[in-house]
Amino acid sequence: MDKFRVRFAPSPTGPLHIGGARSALFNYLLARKHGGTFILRIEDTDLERSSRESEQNIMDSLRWLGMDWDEGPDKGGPFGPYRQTERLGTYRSYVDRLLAEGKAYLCYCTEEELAAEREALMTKVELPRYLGRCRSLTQGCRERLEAEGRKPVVRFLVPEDQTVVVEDRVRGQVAFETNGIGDFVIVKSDGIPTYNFAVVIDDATMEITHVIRAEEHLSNTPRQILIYQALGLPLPEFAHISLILGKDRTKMSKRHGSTSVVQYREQGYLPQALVNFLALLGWAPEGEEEIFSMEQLVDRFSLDRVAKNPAVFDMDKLLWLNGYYIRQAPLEEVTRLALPYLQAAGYVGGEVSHVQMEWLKHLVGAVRKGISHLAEIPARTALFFTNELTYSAEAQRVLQEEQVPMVLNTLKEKLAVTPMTEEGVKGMLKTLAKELKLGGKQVYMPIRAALTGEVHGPELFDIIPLLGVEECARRLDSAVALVTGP
RNA sequence: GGCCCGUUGGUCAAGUGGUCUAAGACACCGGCCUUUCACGCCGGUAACAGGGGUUCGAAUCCCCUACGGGUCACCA
Repeated sequence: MDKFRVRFAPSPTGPLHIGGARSALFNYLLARKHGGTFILRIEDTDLERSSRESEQNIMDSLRWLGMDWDEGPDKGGPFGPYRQTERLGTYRSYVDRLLAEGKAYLCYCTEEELAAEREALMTKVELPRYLGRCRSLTQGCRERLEAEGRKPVVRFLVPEDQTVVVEDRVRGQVAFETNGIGDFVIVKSDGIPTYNFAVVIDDATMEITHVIRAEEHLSNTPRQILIYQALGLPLPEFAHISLILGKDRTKMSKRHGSTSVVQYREQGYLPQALVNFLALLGWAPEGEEEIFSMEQLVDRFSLDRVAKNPAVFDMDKLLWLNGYYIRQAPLEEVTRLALPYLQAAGYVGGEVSHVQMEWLKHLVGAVRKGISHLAEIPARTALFFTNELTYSAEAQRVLQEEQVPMVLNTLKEKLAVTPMTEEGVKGMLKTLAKELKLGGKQVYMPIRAALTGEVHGPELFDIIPLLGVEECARRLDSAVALVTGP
Protein backbone atom coordinates (compact mmCIF):
# COMPACT_ATOMS: atom_id res chain seq x y z
CA MET A 1 0.00 0.00 0.00
CA ASP A 2 1.63 3.21 -1.06
CA LYS A 3 -0.53 5.48 1.02
CA PHE A 4 -2.42 5.14 4.24
CA ARG A 5 -4.75 7.94 5.21
CA VAL A 6 -7.17 7.71 8.11
CA ARG A 7 -9.25 10.27 9.90
CA PHE A 8 -11.03 10.94 13.14
CA ALA A 9 -14.14 12.93 12.38
CA PRO A 10 -15.98 14.04 15.49
CA SER A 11 -18.92 16.37 15.56
CA PRO A 12 -18.15 19.20 17.97
CA THR A 13 -21.34 18.90 19.95
CA GLY A 14 -19.77 18.21 23.31
CA PRO A 15 -16.54 17.23 25.00
CA LEU A 16 -14.58 14.34 23.54
CA HIS A 17 -16.34 11.15 24.54
CA ILE A 18 -14.43 8.17 25.79
CA GLY A 19 -15.74 6.13 22.85
CA GLY A 20 -14.65 8.82 20.43
CA ALA A 21 -11.24 8.80 22.03
CA ARG A 22 -10.98 5.09 21.38
CA SER A 23 -11.97 5.51 17.73
CA ALA A 24 -9.38 8.24 17.42
CA LEU A 25 -6.80 6.03 19.09
CA PHE A 26 -7.35 3.10 16.75
CA ASN A 27 -7.02 5.41 13.77
CA TYR A 28 -3.97 7.09 15.21
CA LEU A 29 -2.25 3.83 16.04
CA LEU A 30 -2.75 2.47 12.56
CA ALA A 31 -1.63 5.68 10.90
CA ARG A 32 1.59 5.72 12.88
CA LYS A 33 2.16 2.03 12.43
CA HIS A 34 1.94 2.30 8.67
CA GLY A 35 3.71 5.59 8.39
CA GLY A 36 0.45 7.05 7.16
CA THR A 37 -1.44 10.26 7.74
CA PHE A 38 -3.81 10.93 10.62
CA ILE A 39 -6.40 13.56 9.84
CA LEU A 40 -8.70 15.44 12.16
CA ARG A 41 -11.89 16.58 10.49
CA ILE A 42 -14.62 18.49 12.24
CA GLU A 43 -18.12 17.46 11.27
CA ASP A 44 -20.01 20.55 12.27
CA THR A 45 -22.98 20.38 9.94
CA ASP A 46 -25.34 20.35 12.90
CA LEU A 47 -25.41 24.11 13.27
CA GLU A 48 -27.62 23.99 16.33
CA ARG A 49 -25.42 21.84 18.47
CA SER A 50 -21.93 22.46 17.17
CA SER A 51 -19.62 24.86 18.95
CA ARG A 52 -16.06 26.05 18.75
CA GLU A 53 -15.78 25.33 22.43
CA SER A 54 -16.43 21.66 21.87
CA GLU A 55 -14.02 21.65 18.97
CA GLN A 56 -11.35 23.10 21.20
CA ASN A 57 -12.13 20.59 23.90
CA ILE A 58 -11.78 17.73 21.45
CA MET A 59 -8.42 18.97 20.25
CA ASP A 60 -7.17 19.56 23.77
CA SER A 61 -8.26 16.09 24.82
CA LEU A 62 -6.62 14.42 21.86
CA ARG A 63 -3.37 16.23 22.50
CA TRP A 64 -3.53 15.43 26.18
CA LEU A 65 -3.88 11.77 25.33
CA GLY A 66 -0.84 12.05 23.16
CA MET A 67 -2.41 11.91 19.73
CA ASP A 68 -1.24 14.48 17.27
CA TRP A 69 -2.74 14.85 13.83
CA ASP A 70 -1.03 15.61 10.58
CA GLU A 71 -3.83 17.54 8.96
CA GLY A 72 -6.66 19.36 10.67
CA PRO A 73 -8.58 22.60 11.04
CA ASP A 74 -5.92 24.23 13.16
CA LYS A 75 -2.91 23.21 11.12
CA GLY A 76 -4.30 22.94 7.64
CA GLY A 77 -3.05 20.52 5.05
CA PRO A 78 -3.29 19.81 1.34
CA PHE A 79 -6.90 18.62 1.49
CA GLY A 80 -8.44 21.42 3.54
CA PRO A 81 -10.45 23.01 4.79
CA TYR A 82 -11.04 20.48 7.54
CA ARG A 83 -14.27 21.83 8.92
CA GLN A 84 -17.36 20.75 7.03
CA THR A 85 -19.08 24.10 7.25
CA GLU A 86 -16.12 25.49 5.32
CA ARG A 87 -16.50 22.95 2.53
CA LEU A 88 -20.02 23.81 1.43
CA GLY A 89 -18.88 24.66 -2.08
CA THR A 90 -17.40 21.23 -2.54
CA TYR A 91 -20.60 19.50 -1.52
CA ARG A 92 -22.67 21.73 -3.78
CA SER A 93 -20.91 20.63 -6.92
CA TYR A 94 -21.49 16.99 -6.12
CA VAL A 95 -25.14 17.60 -5.25
CA ASP A 96 -25.65 19.41 -8.53
CA ARG A 97 -24.24 16.45 -10.37
CA LEU A 98 -26.57 14.05 -8.61
CA LEU A 99 -29.53 16.33 -9.29
CA ALA A 100 -28.60 16.74 -12.94
CA GLU A 101 -28.24 13.01 -13.39
CA GLY A 102 -31.57 12.31 -11.73
CA LYS A 103 -29.93 10.47 -8.87
CA ALA A 104 -31.32 12.89 -6.34
CA TYR A 105 -34.37 15.11 -6.21
CA LEU A 106 -35.95 17.96 -4.32
CA CYS A 107 -38.47 17.13 -1.65
CA TYR A 108 -40.94 19.64 -0.23
CA CYS A 109 -42.58 17.50 2.42
CA THR A 110 -43.05 19.16 5.77
CA GLU A 111 -42.08 17.61 9.03
CA GLU A 112 -45.72 17.07 9.85
CA GLU A 113 -46.33 15.21 6.62
CA LEU A 114 -43.31 13.03 7.20
CA ALA A 115 -44.32 12.33 10.76
CA ALA A 116 -47.78 11.33 9.58
CA GLU A 117 -46.31 9.02 6.98
CA ARG A 118 -44.02 7.41 9.51
CA GLU A 119 -46.91 6.96 11.90
CA ALA A 120 -49.03 5.34 9.23
CA LEU A 121 -46.30 2.88 8.36
CA MET A 122 -45.76 2.07 12.00
CA THR A 123 -49.40 1.25 12.59
CA LYS A 124 -49.36 -0.96 9.53
CA VAL A 125 -46.32 -2.63 11.09
CA GLU A 126 -44.14 -1.67 8.20
CA LEU A 127 -40.68 -0.28 8.07
CA PRO A 128 -40.87 3.44 8.78
CA ARG A 129 -39.15 5.10 5.86
CA TYR A 130 -39.69 7.77 3.27
CA LEU A 131 -41.82 6.45 0.46
CA GLY A 132 -40.70 8.83 -2.24
CA ARG A 133 -43.68 11.10 -2.57
CA CYS A 134 -41.75 13.96 -4.13
CA ARG A 135 -39.82 11.74 -6.54
CA SER A 136 -41.56 13.00 -9.62
CA LEU A 137 -42.92 16.43 -8.98
CA THR A 138 -43.64 18.50 -12.04
CA GLN A 139 -42.07 21.87 -12.53
CA GLY A 140 -45.42 23.49 -11.84
CA CYS A 141 -45.85 21.61 -8.62
CA ARG A 142 -42.46 22.71 -7.46
CA GLU A 143 -43.14 26.34 -8.24
CA ARG A 144 -46.41 26.26 -6.36
CA LEU A 145 -44.79 24.71 -3.30
CA GLU A 146 -41.99 27.21 -3.34
CA ALA A 147 -44.49 30.02 -3.68
CA GLU A 148 -45.99 28.71 -0.44
CA GLY A 149 -42.63 29.42 1.07
CA ARG A 150 -41.53 25.83 1.37
CA LYS A 151 -37.80 25.23 1.38
CA PRO A 152 -36.87 21.94 -0.21
CA VAL A 153 -34.41 19.33 0.96
CA VAL A 154 -32.47 17.17 -1.44
CA ARG A 155 -33.11 13.46 -1.24
CA PHE A 156 -30.99 10.70 -2.65
CA LEU A 157 -32.89 8.35 -4.91
CA VAL A 158 -32.24 4.90 -3.52
CA PRO A 159 -32.32 2.24 -6.25
CA GLU A 160 -34.73 -0.64 -5.64
CA ASP A 161 -34.03 -4.33 -5.36
CA GLN A 162 -30.34 -4.07 -4.87
CA THR A 163 -28.06 -5.66 -2.37
CA VAL A 164 -25.26 -3.55 -0.99
CA VAL A 165 -22.38 -5.45 0.52
CA VAL A 166 -20.12 -3.77 3.02
CA GLU A 167 -16.67 -5.28 3.08
CA ASP A 168 -15.72 -4.74 6.66
CA ARG A 169 -12.26 -5.37 8.01
CA VAL A 170 -13.51 -6.47 11.37
CA ARG A 171 -16.88 -7.97 10.52
CA GLY A 172 -16.37 -9.48 7.12
CA GLN A 173 -19.09 -9.08 4.49
CA VAL A 174 -22.31 -7.50 5.66
CA ALA A 175 -25.22 -7.35 3.23
CA PHE A 176 -28.10 -4.89 3.15
CA GLU A 177 -31.14 -4.71 0.88
CA THR A 178 -31.82 -1.30 -0.61
CA ASN A 179 -35.55 -1.87 -0.24
CA GLY A 180 -35.14 -1.39 3.46
CA ILE A 181 -33.69 2.05 2.90
CA GLY A 182 -35.93 4.98 2.09
CA ASP A 183 -34.77 7.94 0.00
CA PHE A 184 -32.76 9.83 2.54
CA VAL A 185 -31.97 13.51 2.86
CA ILE A 186 -28.55 14.59 1.68
CA VAL A 187 -29.02 18.33 1.88
CA LYS A 188 -31.14 19.98 4.54
CA SER A 189 -33.52 22.82 3.79
CA ASP A 190 -30.94 25.31 5.03
CA GLY A 191 -28.56 24.12 2.33
CA ILE A 192 -26.27 22.23 4.68
CA PRO A 193 -25.50 18.64 3.73
CA THR A 194 -26.33 15.83 6.12
CA TYR A 195 -23.77 13.57 7.68
CA ASN A 196 -24.27 10.67 5.31
CA PHE A 197 -23.53 12.83 2.33
CA ALA A 198 -20.79 15.06 3.65
CA VAL A 199 -18.88 12.14 5.06
CA VAL A 200 -18.71 10.49 1.67
CA ILE A 201 -17.60 13.59 -0.17
CA ASP A 202 -15.00 14.36 2.46
CA ASP A 203 -13.60 10.88 2.75
CA ALA A 204 -13.38 10.68 -1.02
CA THR A 205 -11.89 14.12 -1.63
CA MET A 206 -9.51 13.81 1.28
CA GLU A 207 -8.42 10.48 -0.16
CA ILE A 208 -9.10 8.57 3.01
CA THR A 209 -8.04 4.96 2.52
CA HIS A 210 -9.46 3.41 5.67
CA VAL A 211 -12.61 4.45 7.46
CA ILE A 212 -12.35 3.18 11.01
CA ARG A 213 -15.25 4.17 13.19
CA ALA A 214 -17.78 2.95 15.73
CA GLU A 215 -20.28 0.24 14.97
CA GLU A 216 -23.20 2.62 15.20
CA HIS A 217 -22.18 3.72 11.72
CA LEU A 218 -22.40 0.27 10.20
CA SER A 219 -26.08 0.63 9.33
CA ASN A 220 -25.31 3.92 7.61
CA THR A 221 -22.60 2.46 5.48
CA PRO A 222 -24.83 1.06 2.72
CA ARG A 223 -26.29 4.54 2.22
CA GLN A 224 -22.84 5.93 1.90
CA ILE A 225 -21.76 3.22 -0.49
CA LEU A 226 -24.75 4.05 -2.68
CA ILE A 227 -23.50 7.63 -2.86
CA TYR A 228 -19.97 6.55 -3.70
CA GLN A 229 -21.40 4.44 -6.50
CA ALA A 230 -23.71 7.13 -7.82
CA LEU A 231 -20.77 9.50 -8.02
CA GLY A 232 -18.33 6.93 -9.33
CA LEU A 233 -16.00 7.51 -6.39
CA PRO A 234 -13.61 4.83 -5.16
CA LEU A 235 -14.56 3.10 -1.91
CA PRO A 236 -12.29 3.23 1.09
CA GLU A 237 -11.85 0.19 3.28
CA PHE A 238 -14.24 0.06 6.19
CA ALA A 239 -13.71 -1.18 9.71
CA HIS A 240 -16.43 -0.87 12.29
CA ILE A 241 -15.31 -1.28 15.83
CA SER A 242 -17.72 -2.29 18.54
CA LEU A 243 -19.24 0.11 21.00
CA ILE A 244 -18.19 0.72 24.56
CA LEU A 245 -20.98 -0.21 26.93
CA GLY A 246 -21.76 0.86 30.47
CA LYS A 247 -22.19 -1.54 33.33
CA ASP A 248 -25.79 -2.21 32.34
CA ARG A 249 -24.64 -3.15 28.85
CA THR A 250 -26.16 -0.22 27.04
CA LYS A 251 -24.21 2.33 25.09
CA MET A 252 -22.02 4.31 27.43
CA SER A 253 -23.68 7.57 28.39
CA LYS A 254 -23.71 10.12 31.20
CA ARG A 255 -25.81 7.77 33.27
CA HIS A 256 -22.79 5.53 33.60
CA GLY A 257 -20.63 8.17 35.18
CA SER A 258 -17.79 10.01 33.56
CA THR A 259 -17.89 9.74 29.79
CA SER A 260 -15.71 12.54 28.62
CA VAL A 261 -11.96 12.57 28.47
CA VAL A 262 -11.72 15.85 30.36
CA GLN A 263 -13.52 14.35 33.30
CA TYR A 264 -10.89 11.66 33.59
CA ARG A 265 -8.23 14.25 33.21
CA GLU A 266 -9.73 16.29 36.01
CA GLN A 267 -9.99 13.31 38.28
CA GLY A 268 -6.33 12.69 37.94
CA TYR A 269 -6.02 9.86 35.48
CA LEU A 270 -2.79 9.76 33.57
CA PRO A 271 -3.13 9.92 29.80
CA GLN A 272 -0.86 6.90 29.42
CA ALA A 273 -3.17 4.86 31.61
CA LEU A 274 -6.28 5.92 29.74
CA VAL A 275 -4.69 5.20 26.39
CA ASN A 276 -3.49 1.81 27.57
CA PHE A 277 -6.93 1.00 28.93
CA LEU A 278 -8.79 2.17 25.84
CA ALA A 279 -6.54 0.14 23.60
CA LEU A 280 -7.35 -2.98 25.57
CA LEU A 281 -11.05 -2.36 25.12
CA GLY A 282 -11.85 -4.23 21.96
CA TRP A 283 -8.32 -5.12 21.01
CA ALA A 284 -6.16 -7.89 22.37
CA PRO A 285 -2.40 -7.98 22.19
CA GLU A 286 -0.66 -11.12 21.08
CA GLY A 287 1.21 -12.08 24.20
CA GLU A 288 0.23 -11.89 27.83
CA GLU A 289 1.63 -8.43 28.37
CA GLU A 290 -1.00 -5.78 29.00
CA ILE A 291 0.98 -2.70 29.89
CA PHE A 292 1.86 -0.70 26.82
CA SER A 293 3.16 2.73 26.08
CA MET A 294 1.86 4.57 23.04
CA GLU A 295 4.99 3.56 21.14
CA GLN A 296 4.50 -0.09 21.99
CA LEU A 297 0.87 0.11 20.96
CA VAL A 298 1.84 1.60 17.63
CA ASP A 299 4.15 -1.32 17.17
CA ARG A 300 1.71 -4.06 18.10
CA PHE A 301 -1.71 -2.80 17.17
CA SER A 302 -3.52 -4.42 14.31
CA LEU A 303 -7.07 -4.53 13.03
CA ASP A 304 -6.90 -8.31 12.86
CA ARG A 305 -7.01 -8.52 16.61
CA VAL A 306 -9.92 -6.17 17.10
CA ALA A 307 -12.95 -7.89 18.61
CA LYS A 308 -16.41 -7.84 17.10
CA ASN A 309 -18.31 -7.85 20.35
CA PRO A 310 -19.01 -4.76 22.39
CA ALA A 311 -16.99 -4.20 25.55
CA VAL A 312 -18.19 -3.10 28.95
CA PHE A 313 -16.20 -0.23 30.40
CA ASP A 314 -14.54 -1.78 33.44
CA MET A 315 -13.89 1.00 35.90
CA ASP A 316 -12.11 -1.31 38.32
CA LYS A 317 -9.52 -2.17 35.77
CA LEU A 318 -9.00 1.45 34.76
CA LEU A 319 -8.52 2.31 38.41
CA TRP A 320 -5.95 -0.42 38.82
CA LEU A 321 -4.14 0.52 35.65
CA ASN A 322 -4.05 4.17 36.63
CA GLY A 323 -2.74 3.30 40.06
CA TYR A 324 -0.12 1.20 38.39
CA TYR A 325 1.01 4.13 36.27
CA ILE A 326 1.01 6.42 39.28
CA ARG A 327 3.31 4.01 41.09
CA GLN A 328 5.57 3.48 38.10
CA ALA A 329 5.97 7.01 36.83
CA PRO A 330 8.99 9.04 37.97
CA LEU A 331 8.24 10.63 41.34
CA GLU A 332 9.13 14.00 39.92
CA GLU A 333 6.40 13.71 37.31
CA VAL A 334 3.73 12.40 39.64
CA THR A 335 4.47 15.21 42.04
CA ARG A 336 4.12 17.77 39.31
CA LEU A 337 0.79 16.24 38.33
CA ALA A 338 -0.38 16.08 41.93
CA LEU A 339 0.48 19.70 42.63
CA PRO A 340 -2.71 21.22 41.18
CA TYR A 341 -4.81 19.02 43.45
CA LEU A 342 -2.83 20.12 46.47
CA GLN A 343 -3.19 23.73 45.42
CA ALA A 344 -6.90 23.38 44.79
CA ALA A 345 -7.28 22.00 48.30
CA GLY A 346 -5.51 25.06 49.59
CA TYR A 347 -2.60 23.05 50.99
CA VAL A 348 0.00 24.59 48.75
CA GLY A 349 0.29 28.10 47.43
CA GLY A 350 0.80 29.16 43.86
CA GLU A 351 4.54 29.60 44.18
CA VAL A 352 6.52 26.53 45.08
CA SER A 353 10.12 26.88 46.19
CA HIS A 354 12.75 24.30 45.50
CA VAL A 355 12.83 23.21 49.12
CA GLN A 356 9.08 22.91 49.20
CA MET A 357 9.17 20.89 46.01
CA GLU A 358 11.55 18.40 47.57
CA TRP A 359 9.25 18.10 50.53
CA LEU A 360 6.27 17.57 48.22
CA LYS A 361 8.09 14.83 46.38
CA HIS A 362 8.69 13.08 49.66
CA LEU A 363 5.02 13.55 50.51
CA VAL A 364 3.72 12.19 47.22
CA GLY A 365 6.17 9.33 47.39
CA ALA A 366 4.81 8.44 50.80
CA VAL A 367 1.17 8.28 49.74
CA ARG A 368 1.22 7.24 46.08
CA LYS A 369 1.10 3.52 46.80
CA GLY A 370 -2.43 3.57 48.06
CA ILE A 371 -4.11 5.66 45.41
CA SER A 372 -5.62 4.96 42.05
CA HIS A 373 -6.12 8.50 40.84
CA LEU A 374 -4.66 11.87 41.71
CA ALA A 375 -7.92 13.35 42.96
CA GLU A 376 -7.42 11.16 46.03
CA ILE A 377 -4.28 13.07 46.92
CA PRO A 378 -5.86 15.80 49.08
CA ALA A 379 -7.70 13.32 51.28
CA ARG A 380 -4.59 11.21 51.68
CA THR A 381 -2.39 14.12 52.58
CA ALA A 382 -4.83 16.18 54.65
CA LEU A 383 -3.22 15.08 57.89
CA PHE A 384 -0.01 16.84 56.94
CA PHE A 385 -1.70 20.18 56.49
CA THR A 386 -4.07 20.41 59.41
CA ASN A 387 -3.57 22.17 62.71
CA GLU A 388 -6.36 20.37 64.44
CA LEU A 389 -6.17 16.66 64.12
CA THR A 390 -9.36 14.72 64.55
CA TYR A 391 -8.98 11.24 65.91
CA SER A 392 -10.89 8.32 64.46
CA ALA A 393 -12.68 6.01 66.87
CA GLU A 394 -9.96 3.40 66.54
CA ALA A 395 -7.25 5.96 67.06
CA GLN A 396 -8.92 7.15 70.24
CA ARG A 397 -9.16 3.60 71.47
CA VAL A 398 -5.49 3.03 70.84
CA LEU A 399 -4.60 6.18 72.73
CA GLN A 400 -6.46 5.00 75.79
CA GLU A 401 -3.93 2.26 76.47
CA GLU A 402 -2.05 2.91 79.70
CA GLN A 403 1.48 2.94 78.31
CA VAL A 404 0.62 5.71 75.86
CA PRO A 405 1.66 8.89 77.73
CA MET A 406 4.99 7.37 78.58
CA VAL A 407 5.59 6.19 75.00
CA LEU A 408 4.67 9.53 73.50
CA ASN A 409 6.72 11.54 75.93
CA THR A 410 9.76 9.37 75.42
CA LEU A 411 9.41 9.71 71.70
CA LYS A 412 9.20 13.45 72.00
CA GLU A 413 12.49 13.55 73.82
CA LYS A 414 14.21 11.30 71.35
CA LEU A 415 12.91 13.24 68.41
CA ALA A 416 14.85 16.29 69.47
CA VAL A 417 18.10 14.45 68.94
CA THR A 418 17.19 12.30 65.95
CA PRO A 419 18.29 13.15 62.40
CA MET A 420 15.18 13.73 60.33
CA THR A 421 15.92 11.15 57.69
CA GLU A 422 14.29 7.86 56.88
CA GLU A 423 17.25 5.95 58.26
CA GLY A 424 17.59 8.09 61.33
CA VAL A 425 13.94 7.81 62.27
CA LYS A 426 13.81 4.13 61.49
CA GLY A 427 16.71 3.43 63.80
CA MET A 428 15.34 5.60 66.56
CA LEU A 429 11.96 3.91 66.39
CA LYS A 430 13.56 0.51 66.65
CA THR A 431 15.59 1.30 69.74
CA LEU A 432 12.60 3.02 71.26
CA ALA A 433 10.56 -0.16 71.40
CA LYS A 434 13.55 -2.07 72.66
CA GLU A 435 14.31 0.38 75.45
CA LEU A 436 10.74 0.56 76.53
CA LYS A 437 10.55 -3.24 76.54
CA LEU A 438 7.19 -3.10 74.83
CA GLY A 439 5.71 -4.94 71.88
CA GLY A 440 5.89 -3.16 68.56
CA LYS A 441 2.18 -2.73 68.28
CA GLN A 442 2.02 -1.09 71.71
CA VAL A 443 4.45 1.59 70.71
CA TYR A 444 3.95 2.13 67.01
CA MET A 445 0.18 2.22 66.93
CA PRO A 446 -0.10 4.96 69.58
CA ILE A 447 2.52 6.98 67.78
CA ARG A 448 0.65 6.62 64.54
CA ALA A 449 -2.63 7.54 66.20
CA ALA A 450 -1.14 10.56 67.95
CA LEU A 451 0.58 11.85 64.85
CA THR A 452 -2.12 11.19 62.25
CA GLY A 453 -5.36 10.59 64.08
CA GLU A 454 -5.69 7.34 62.17
CA VAL A 455 -4.60 3.75 62.56
CA HIS A 456 -3.71 3.39 58.88
CA GLY A 457 -1.50 5.46 56.66
CA PRO A 458 1.98 6.00 55.31
CA GLU A 459 5.10 4.65 57.00
CA LEU A 460 6.04 6.27 60.30
CA PHE A 461 9.52 6.94 59.01
CA ASP A 462 7.95 9.01 56.25
CA ILE A 463 5.42 10.74 58.45
CA ILE A 464 7.86 11.96 61.09
CA PRO A 465 10.39 13.69 58.82
CA LEU A 466 7.55 15.09 56.75
CA LEU A 467 5.91 16.61 59.81
CA GLY A 468 9.16 17.82 61.33
CA VAL A 469 10.29 17.79 64.93
CA GLU A 470 8.23 20.73 66.07
CA GLU A 471 4.95 19.61 64.60
CA CYS A 472 5.50 16.12 65.91
CA ALA A 473 6.11 17.48 69.37
CA ARG A 474 2.96 19.53 69.19
CA ARG A 475 0.85 16.56 68.15
CA LEU A 476 2.42 14.37 70.75
CA ASP A 477 1.57 16.92 73.42
CA SER A 478 -1.99 17.22 72.18
CA ALA A 479 -2.45 13.49 72.30
CA VAL A 480 -1.00 13.24 75.77
CA ALA A 481 -3.23 16.06 76.93
CA LEU A 482 -6.20 14.33 75.42
CA VAL A 483 -5.66 11.10 77.31
CA THR A 484 -4.43 12.45 80.61
CA GLY A 485 -7.19 15.02 80.80
CA PRO A 486 -6.93 18.70 81.75
C1' G B 1 -41.37 -3.93 14.59
C1' G B 2 -37.80 -4.42 9.95
C1' C B 3 -32.69 -4.58 9.04
C1' C B 4 -27.70 -5.23 10.97
C1' C B 5 -24.06 -6.80 14.62
C1' G B 6 -22.91 -9.68 18.72
C1' U B 7 -23.04 -13.88 22.82
C1' U B 8 -16.05 -17.86 26.33
C1' G B 9 -15.69 -16.89 34.20
C1' G B 10 -18.59 -10.74 37.65
C1' U B 11 -15.52 -7.62 33.75
C1' C B 12 -11.70 -7.22 29.64
C1' A B 13 -10.39 -11.17 26.81
C1' A B 14 -6.88 -15.67 24.31
C1' G B 15 -8.67 -19.41 21.39
C1' U B 16 -9.83 -19.72 14.11
C1' G B 17 -11.85 -28.50 13.93
C1' G B 18 -7.97 -32.48 17.59
C1' U B 19 -2.18 -29.74 21.67
C1' C B 20 -9.05 -27.12 25.60
C1' U B 21 -9.53 -31.90 31.86
C1' A B 22 -10.12 -23.60 27.86
C1' A B 23 -4.52 -18.76 28.64
C1' G B 24 -3.69 -14.08 30.78
C1' A B 25 -5.44 -9.46 33.23
C1' C B 26 -8.96 -6.73 36.65
C1' A B 27 -12.29 -7.86 40.62
C1' C B 28 -13.06 -11.50 44.53
C1' C B 29 -11.10 -15.17 48.27
C1' G B 30 -6.73 -17.25 50.92
C1' G B 31 -1.48 -17.05 52.23
C1' C B 32 3.29 -14.53 52.49
C1' C B 33 5.82 -9.83 53.18
C1' U B 34 4.95 -5.57 56.40
C1' U B 35 5.00 -4.26 64.38
C1' U B 36 -0.80 -0.23 60.19
C1' C B 37 -3.42 0.21 55.50
C1' A B 38 -1.67 -0.17 50.86
C1' C B 39 2.08 -1.92 47.41
C1' G B 40 4.47 -6.40 46.08
C1' C B 41 4.79 -11.78 45.77
C1' C B 42 2.41 -16.73 45.79
C1' G B 43 -2.01 -19.60 45.37
C1' G B 44 -7.42 -20.35 44.70
C1' U B 45 -12.81 -19.96 43.16
C1' A B 46 -15.04 -19.03 38.54
C1' A B 47 -16.76 -19.52 31.57
C1' C B 48 -17.58 -21.90 25.87
C1' A B 49 -26.18 -18.76 26.24
C1' G B 50 -29.74 -23.12 24.88
C1' G B 51 -31.20 -26.73 21.20
C1' G B 52 -30.46 -29.18 16.73
C1' G B 53 -27.15 -30.60 12.85
C1' U B 54 -22.09 -31.43 9.90
C1' U B 55 -17.72 -34.34 11.40
C1' C B 56 -14.02 -39.91 13.60
C1' G B 57 -13.74 -35.30 16.50
C1' A B 58 -16.66 -28.58 17.67
C1' A B 59 -15.69 -23.07 22.04
C1' U B 60 -14.20 -23.20 16.89
C1' C B 61 -18.51 -24.74 10.72
C1' C B 62 -24.27 -24.55 9.55
C1' C B 63 -29.48 -23.81 11.26
C1' C B 64 -33.10 -22.44 14.94
C1' U B 65 -34.31 -20.20 19.65
C1' A B 66 -33.17 -16.94 23.58
C1' C B 67 -30.76 -12.75 25.24
C1' G B 68 -27.94 -8.11 24.48
C1' G B 69 -26.70 -4.05 21.44
C1' G B 70 -26.94 -0.80 17.10
C1' U B 71 -29.81 1.49 13.34
C1' C B 72 -34.15 3.01 10.81
C1' A B 73 -33.90 11.95 11.67
C1' C B 74 -33.74 18.13 7.65
C1' C B 75 -28.06 14.23 14.65
C1' A B 76 -23.58 12.82 13.70
